Amino acid sequence: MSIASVRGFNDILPGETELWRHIEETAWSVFRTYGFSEIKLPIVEKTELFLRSIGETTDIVEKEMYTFTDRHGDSIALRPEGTAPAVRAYIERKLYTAPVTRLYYTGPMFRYERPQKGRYRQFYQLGAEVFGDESPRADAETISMLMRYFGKLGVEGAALQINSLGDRNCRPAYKEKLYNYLKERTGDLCENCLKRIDANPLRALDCKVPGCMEATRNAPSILESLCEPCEAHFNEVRRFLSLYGVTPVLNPRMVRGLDYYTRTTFEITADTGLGSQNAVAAGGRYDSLVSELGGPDTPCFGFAVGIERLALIMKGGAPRKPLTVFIALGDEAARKGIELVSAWREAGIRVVEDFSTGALKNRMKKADRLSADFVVILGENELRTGTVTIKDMKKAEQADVEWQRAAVVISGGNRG
RNA sequence: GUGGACGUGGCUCAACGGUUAGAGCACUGGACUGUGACUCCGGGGGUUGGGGGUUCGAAUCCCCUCGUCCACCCCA
Repeated sequence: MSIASVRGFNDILPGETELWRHIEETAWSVFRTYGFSEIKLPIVEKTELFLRSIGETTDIVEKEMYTFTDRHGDSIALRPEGTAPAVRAYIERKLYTAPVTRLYYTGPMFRYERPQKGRYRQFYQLGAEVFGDESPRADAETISMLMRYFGKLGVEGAALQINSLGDRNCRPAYKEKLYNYLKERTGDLCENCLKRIDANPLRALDCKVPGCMEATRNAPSILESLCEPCEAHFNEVRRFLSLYGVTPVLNPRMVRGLDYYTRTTFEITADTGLGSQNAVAAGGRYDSLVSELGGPDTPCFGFAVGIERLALIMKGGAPRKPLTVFIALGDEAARKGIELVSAWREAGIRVVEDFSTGALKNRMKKADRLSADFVVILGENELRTGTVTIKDMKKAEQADVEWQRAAVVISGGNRG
């Protein structure tokens, strides 16, 4: 058998890339109006970066990272997510000399998981991070930016859930409370939850095993255990979200799989098209991460969007510029064609010339299969009169058009 | 990592263990050397995912392996 791609590593083919490009360009055009600048980050980082940011007991670090030793003996890893590298760059390149830094990035991430629809070992995220802004308005504005972006893409059925995980003042106390609560019910918990009860009891909250759901039904809620500043922050986030016209669903059981989150966390899920891998975007606040990684005290907020998943739930495709197929009949027409086609391309028009010489019928057929919007024919008759025949393939109408006017027609300028 | 379903021309799918594995769509040539989608006629295309086994005989049954999908897990 011929060599196949590695499991979970896909080619994004023509026909899909148009939509991908549209997704990324729309993100860029929306995010930049909020003051974001693009940053290009490496795909490989020192393994330690992820251990210290994502957390050593998370699933991502424990069983999903592509980690290996390079020729020098250093342990390096393919990045499983984008926030940690962004934070590393922020600190290393001293981007904190600006009062607020807003970064946008896109690219592949890697996790060794069992592939499924919407879940691949190499997958693409686009993300944005706001550095140095502690205001709840930053949370609300960034979330609303994301919702606006989804709206612009025509995404339907996307639901926003938010929660607050507290901070280093109130979360330890809550953890303790929850730990004690769970300890009294160890008989009802699944094996998995028993294992994580010590390392991260919060994870038991979103376990889907019936016994665990039952056991945690009346568990203490994080939202009732927030310290005053955290509670105030969360209330402000919600107040400003509503001013932006965004109405989230409160989900006090939503726990993120990365350790660095503090206070606000959120998740956007799709109701169709994704099966159980239905999280399209997620993010939150991480006020301690920059300092924990050796940078100055810097409150941050960010999110990431899964591009494959977004592409799967997008109803409309990418907007498409008209395509023209140019057919020259005879040598003289071909020579004139070079001039005409060059000029059209100069004007930004998409033109493909059919270089074959068979029956016009077959050449028309070929143009049709290329989904041409227009076919332009230049033959002896047209050469004599200084025109081209332009056929509108969708309307099945054609007309003789003077050379200078042809560009207007095939650029779609006068289509109804 | 666990459990399950499924892998047959480019695509969607047929074929009870029994001739040379078929059909539709697609492709290609012609009817029709200046007009696509419709029609008619012809043509090419398969190591039945891969490997091993059972059998006189395997697409079909068994084992292994690879892959896709679904659920769990987890997450974007």
